[in-house]
Amino acid sequence: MFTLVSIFLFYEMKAENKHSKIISAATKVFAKKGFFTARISDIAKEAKVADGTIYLYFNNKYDILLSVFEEEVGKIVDKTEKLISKEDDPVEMLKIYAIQHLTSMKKNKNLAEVIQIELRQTNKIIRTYRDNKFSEYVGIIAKIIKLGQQTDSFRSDLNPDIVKRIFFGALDEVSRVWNSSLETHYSVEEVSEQVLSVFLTGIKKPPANV
Amino acid sequence: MFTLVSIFLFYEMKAENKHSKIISAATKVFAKKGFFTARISDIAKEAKVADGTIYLYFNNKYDILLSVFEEEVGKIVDKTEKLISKEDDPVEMLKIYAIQHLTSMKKNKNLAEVIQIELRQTNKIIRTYRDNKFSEYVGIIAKIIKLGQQTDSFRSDLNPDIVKRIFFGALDEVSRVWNSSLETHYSVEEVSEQVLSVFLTGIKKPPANV
Amino acid sequence: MFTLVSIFLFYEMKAENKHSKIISAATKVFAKKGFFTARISDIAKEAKVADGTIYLYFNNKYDILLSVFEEEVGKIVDKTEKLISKEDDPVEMLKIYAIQHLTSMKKNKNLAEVIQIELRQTNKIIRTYRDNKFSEYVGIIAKIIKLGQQTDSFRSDLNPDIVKRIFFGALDEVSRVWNSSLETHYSVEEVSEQVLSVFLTGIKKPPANV
Amino acid sequence: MFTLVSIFLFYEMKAENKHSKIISAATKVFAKKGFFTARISDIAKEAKVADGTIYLYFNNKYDILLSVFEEEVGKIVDKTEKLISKEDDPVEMLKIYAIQHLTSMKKNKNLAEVIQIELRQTNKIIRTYRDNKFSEYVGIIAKIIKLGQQTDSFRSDLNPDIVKRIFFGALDEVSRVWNSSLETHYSVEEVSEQVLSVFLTGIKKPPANV
DNA sequence: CATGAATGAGCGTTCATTCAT
DNA sequence: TATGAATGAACGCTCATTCAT
Repeated sequence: MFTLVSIFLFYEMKAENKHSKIISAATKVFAKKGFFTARISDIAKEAKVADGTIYLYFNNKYDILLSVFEEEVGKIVDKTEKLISKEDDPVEMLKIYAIQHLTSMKKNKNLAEVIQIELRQTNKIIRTYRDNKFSEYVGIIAKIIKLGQQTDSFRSDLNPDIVKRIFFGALDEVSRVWNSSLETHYSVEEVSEQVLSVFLTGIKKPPANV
Repeated sequence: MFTLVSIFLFYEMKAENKHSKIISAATKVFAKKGFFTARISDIAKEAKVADGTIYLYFNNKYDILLSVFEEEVGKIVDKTEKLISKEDDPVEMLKIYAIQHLTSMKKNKNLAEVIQIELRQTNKIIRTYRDNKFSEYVGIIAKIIKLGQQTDSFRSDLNPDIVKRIFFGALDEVSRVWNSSLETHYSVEEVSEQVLSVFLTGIKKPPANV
Repeated sequence: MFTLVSIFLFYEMKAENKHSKIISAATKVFAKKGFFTARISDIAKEAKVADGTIYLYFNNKYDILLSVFEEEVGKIVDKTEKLISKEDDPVEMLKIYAIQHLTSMKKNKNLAEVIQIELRQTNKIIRTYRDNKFSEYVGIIAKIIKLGQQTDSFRSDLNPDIVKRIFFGALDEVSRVWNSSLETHYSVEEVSEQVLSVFLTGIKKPPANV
Repeated sequence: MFTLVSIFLFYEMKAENKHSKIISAATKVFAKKGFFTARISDIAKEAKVADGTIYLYFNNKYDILLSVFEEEVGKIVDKTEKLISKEDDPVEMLKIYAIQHLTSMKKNKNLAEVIQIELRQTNKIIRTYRDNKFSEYVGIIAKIIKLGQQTDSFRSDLNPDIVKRIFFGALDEVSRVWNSSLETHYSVEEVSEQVLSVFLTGIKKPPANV
């Protein structure tokens, strides 16, 4: 029985490993070459499997992209939500969001590219902010904004759905500094400090004039 | 001689027209289908020329993309710089930039898509903020920020190169509301008001405490 | 020893069963999808065995086809020869052949399709009327014709090798009425009656004029 | 104007030629290797065009098969109908049909194979006796039978739809003698004489007994 | 300059077959 | 024996690019 369980786990692991191997190979390759320029054989080679093996785990090339997305962005969403759930202050939450985002993007440049580049193209479906991990991810910002408005921390004249875009757009564009080969000398702290400084000043409720 | 010149001019005009026709056809097609999914024959059909004719004006498919970019973004740069040059106040300049950008993006959704989507993919060369019209366009923001810092309007603790990304990123992401089919009910005024309100509050020099 | 024999028989039986199961699964699948369109995995699924198992019983896909043929046609040959051996009259023999053929084809449409379709394609080897069960099957007709000529029942100016084709071709084409979805309202009796009526009238020795 | 017409004709011819070249190359290749085993590149090579060129004239591989069919069978239909229209006697008509069919099949063995083999497989649509040139071709027989019944030449107890199959099946199977490499020593006259002798004797109205 | 038929390299995907378990 | 995950050769089809007219 132990043996059976072991065998089961062993096979599970193998399959899990192969699926993961393809996902991360694809993330790498997509980031490097872009979705259309990337070849299935590139991914296969990177994952050290045969071309055909990929089709045991994914329906087609586009399905790989979607999977990379849901999987990788899912991880970030989970991580972010976990970190934020420990906080009460919406201001702190946004700080966490920003730092966590920029850290992830700097650390995992492959993913960063995939998010930044592929996110906006390939298929309109992915781009619409609905029914996917990405919309969930950006939606976290809107939730924080609303919370801040309820607790009187943030200006109530702001539309959370527009503000979420302002914040995410700023973060996203700013994170590009690490992908443009020329301006690599910024630190996460420096960049997030600037974004948060501008943004929080911009949305915080001004102290009531006496 | 007159005749020759006339013929020359005639052909020049025709050529000029055809070049333009292809550019705008390409803008439309790239926006609609994306660079890789777009076919040369699509562009040719849209421009009402033969496939082969395109190669009399452009070296290859990618060259068309670059030209679309330089040309179309060039127009925006010119327009923006012209508008801004009439102003003294950096705050007003940023307002003009934002309104002008969002208006352009809402009006010319084709271009908006090309900028937003293709900008970030296809080729790293185009993406780097250097030596192209696009970097010039974003660079305008940095110049305004610097000016505002010199005239003591804007906080001096902010890095113009990061702030330009914060502002542009916010504008860019926000402008996407018109491309995502679901949230079309925002006006340019509404959106630009929100962005400017948050951003300007965030970067303006706070009034000195007495 | 008993045990060993038992085990042997047990496996033999199992193997026998599996072999048969694959054969009939293949017959079904080939008939439904055609040889080239049929996939090994279809046959495996139909036979409820693993893909790899098939290769324990057959060398390759084509080998399965050949086996299906020899096996299934073999059964018909045996049945037909058994029925005919009880008769003396060549006219009756042909009647039996026709009814037996059309009945088989109507009953086992899978096999009918395989015979009609695959028979004529795939590989020239199978198609040639030699060294296989099928040629044996058609050959029965020639034998009956020759017998009829010897017993003065059939016209002696006819070439048995051509006549066998005339009869089999007629039967084969006529049996297609049950596979073309539109004309399903014919009975075996009706059809065989027509074929036999035309054919027998055509080959029987005319009564000598006084 | 002459020039324009000439140019038009010239191009027409070229296109016509290329289309025809592909059709006859395909006929040859399909006959030799069968539909599934035939490669597009085989056809291209045989037609001395590039692979891609084929797709300027046909939608896909299967479309080539259909075209070969409709085109080649269409020719036979036209030829047969033309020959038959000169006759009054249904008996003569059937003789013409048989001789014309067997002659065509012997002459154009490629087409013969395509008709005999591909006809019965690939796609059920083609196989059904409806809405295509082939059904038209076989339908000619039924028409002749009906005519013969009306003019009291043929037995009225026979179903023309079954009889057409009897006759066509006989012809088709008999024509295979030229494709099976072993029995090439039969002549068209010999074979058609046998088929017609059996068949006509079988369907003709017997002389009334005085 | 303009055309569009022709080219052919290149890629996504399938599936018969193998082999480690 | 039996399994089914893995393999990788093979092919239909696309489309950027060329070039004869």
